[in-house]
Amino acid sequence: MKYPIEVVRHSTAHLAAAAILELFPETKFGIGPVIENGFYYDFDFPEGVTIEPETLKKIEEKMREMVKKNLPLERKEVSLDEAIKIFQDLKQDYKVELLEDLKKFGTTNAGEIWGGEKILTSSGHKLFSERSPDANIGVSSAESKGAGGVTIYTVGKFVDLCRGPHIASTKDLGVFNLQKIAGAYWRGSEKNKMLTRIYGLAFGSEKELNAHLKLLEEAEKRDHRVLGEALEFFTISEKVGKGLPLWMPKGAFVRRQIEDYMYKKLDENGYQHVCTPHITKKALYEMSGHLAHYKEDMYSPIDIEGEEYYLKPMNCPHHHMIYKSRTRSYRELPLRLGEYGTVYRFERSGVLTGLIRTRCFTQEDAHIYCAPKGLKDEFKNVLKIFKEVYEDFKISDYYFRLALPDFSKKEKYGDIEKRELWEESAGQIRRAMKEFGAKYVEVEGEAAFYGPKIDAQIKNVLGKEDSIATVQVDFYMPERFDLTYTDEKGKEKRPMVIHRAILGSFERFFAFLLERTAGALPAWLAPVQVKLIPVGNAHVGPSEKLAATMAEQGLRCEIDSANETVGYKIRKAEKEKVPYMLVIGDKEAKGKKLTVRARGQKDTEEMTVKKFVERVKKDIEKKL
RNA sequence: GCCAUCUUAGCUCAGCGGUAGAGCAACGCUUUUGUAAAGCGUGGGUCCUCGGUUCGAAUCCGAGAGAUGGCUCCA
Repeated sequence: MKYPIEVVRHSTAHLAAAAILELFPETKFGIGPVIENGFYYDFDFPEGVTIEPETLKKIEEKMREMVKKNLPLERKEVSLDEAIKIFQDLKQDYKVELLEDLKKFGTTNAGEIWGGEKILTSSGHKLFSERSPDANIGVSSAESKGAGGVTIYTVGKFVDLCRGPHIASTKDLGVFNLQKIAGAYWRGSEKNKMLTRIYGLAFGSEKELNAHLKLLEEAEKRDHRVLGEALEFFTISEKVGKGLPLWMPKGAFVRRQIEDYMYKKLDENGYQHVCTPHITKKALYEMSGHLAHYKEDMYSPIDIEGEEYYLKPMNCPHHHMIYKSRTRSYRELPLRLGEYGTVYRFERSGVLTGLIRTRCFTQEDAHIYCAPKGLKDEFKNVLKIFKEVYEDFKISDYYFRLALPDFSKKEKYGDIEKRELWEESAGQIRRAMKEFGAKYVEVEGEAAFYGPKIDAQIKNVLGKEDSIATVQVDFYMPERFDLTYTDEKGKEKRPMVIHRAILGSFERFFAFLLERTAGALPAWLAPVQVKLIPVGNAHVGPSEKLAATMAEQGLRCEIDSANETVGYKIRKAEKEKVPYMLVIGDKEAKGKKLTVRARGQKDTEEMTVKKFVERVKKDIEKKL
């Protein structure tokens, strides 16, 4: 009988747990859901047991042994109280805790069971972020609400609380392997004990598993940290400090290209750019409320002549001070202030990754001050720029997450007196998104403390989701900073603020760009667009002349005059991901035509210098 | 920050109690090259750091730093 792959994966998770129970009988079990490509299971191993990569092999062996035995997976329906008794007898504390919560809350909605808090979604970094853990708790609402019962599954000695369905016998399992070991907090809360999570892959066939392993291998080659080093884009020095990348000449060049592109785009859309300092007096962050909300994530203050100064963690307060520098008229709105603002945030050591999470980074930031009734249109304008920019960077598979507040989180969202404003602005965002035709989902409890936001979600090469950009509405700051404008009737009015970062930060955006292109940046961004490869010393001179001609046309050329073979230089240029390679020898000297090799393509093409220059220019223009 | 693993030349890695190795890169010489690696040679290392065990530590033990994969977090 053929089972859906999810069922097979879930049953494999049970088998892994069963094998672990055989090997380490004292183990306590957390939960073990299906995830993309496989499953994981959280275990609390007995004291003294550490799971090493070697142990994984042993567990796998045990699993295979059990598969051979054709063990049945038996389903049983029991009442809640019976279930609690069963797991108490088995000393499975975590399962008992789940069941008792289930009993207390009277529902099987995982979100509600989960510490009594609603979890509609989880952070964008997780695989399968939308999948709530309730699949593993194993009770369907109908079952539990009606009869107060749950289902349990048994395989070998291992009994688990599980909704199922499962395969009938271990012989129906597919291919699997235990992939990696990680730590994970029980119920996802750092206040709880950290359990050992074992990740496994499970597929229907050997072929699918191998294909997936191959994909992982490919993805590793596209890792922006590997490419960044190989292509000399950036480096991170232990002496400088973790999370503090150094942009090397080539990386800085690409960044400048992106910056210039964005300046132009923003100029066209009525933005004005500003520059603000990197340290600021404490009072400004008290005024903004950031100190109250984010002190933990800011660096310790610096004492300057007896006064406390902070490294700036965001640009908003500075922009607000620019707004406030004089009275503003309704005629000036919407006022769009942009800045490539470098900010410093105390990211915990464990979260730093290459250019994706750093402690110092530069946001492509802007704040738009507009009349409340103009919010929707401004929002649409941001979406428009967003679309154009992402099209130019050939990024199409993104979507937005509309983050709304969860008023039960009082410490974050404060009192609910602003509820109307929240709802009104969320409504305007929603309308803007709908009218613009943007793809989005809504999530509760993830809004900033000052207003709803949309995050652009993008997938990395491994399919892992990350936020790349953000647009946020803010109705707290205008009040805190007492921002005003004079309306048509001469009355003082409160503007609304939109924070927006279309590229997010240059660091993160560049990291994604590298991964997507595998380092083969489009011609308009490539630090070197054309590599000239002279055949022997005799052709170095003519190559220089040709390079000069092309440079006049605005092309970025480099000559490889090293004492090496043509093959070697081609290989080198390919590894450097240069878009075009020109071998210059006798043939070119005589025939007046260039032999053009495009990056990644074995076949060459002959064309005149004029035609070649046109072609590269066209690439640049079309951003190919 | 937490759990696990890792750290040897610029890079990728071998060595795993007897005092340091390879390939690539760099540099020099020879060769003057036709589309993904020419040949020979040279230099390069507090084996992450600090303690401990030992006659002797890159190797074993402890602490710290950094990296990787997860978890929590991300204005």
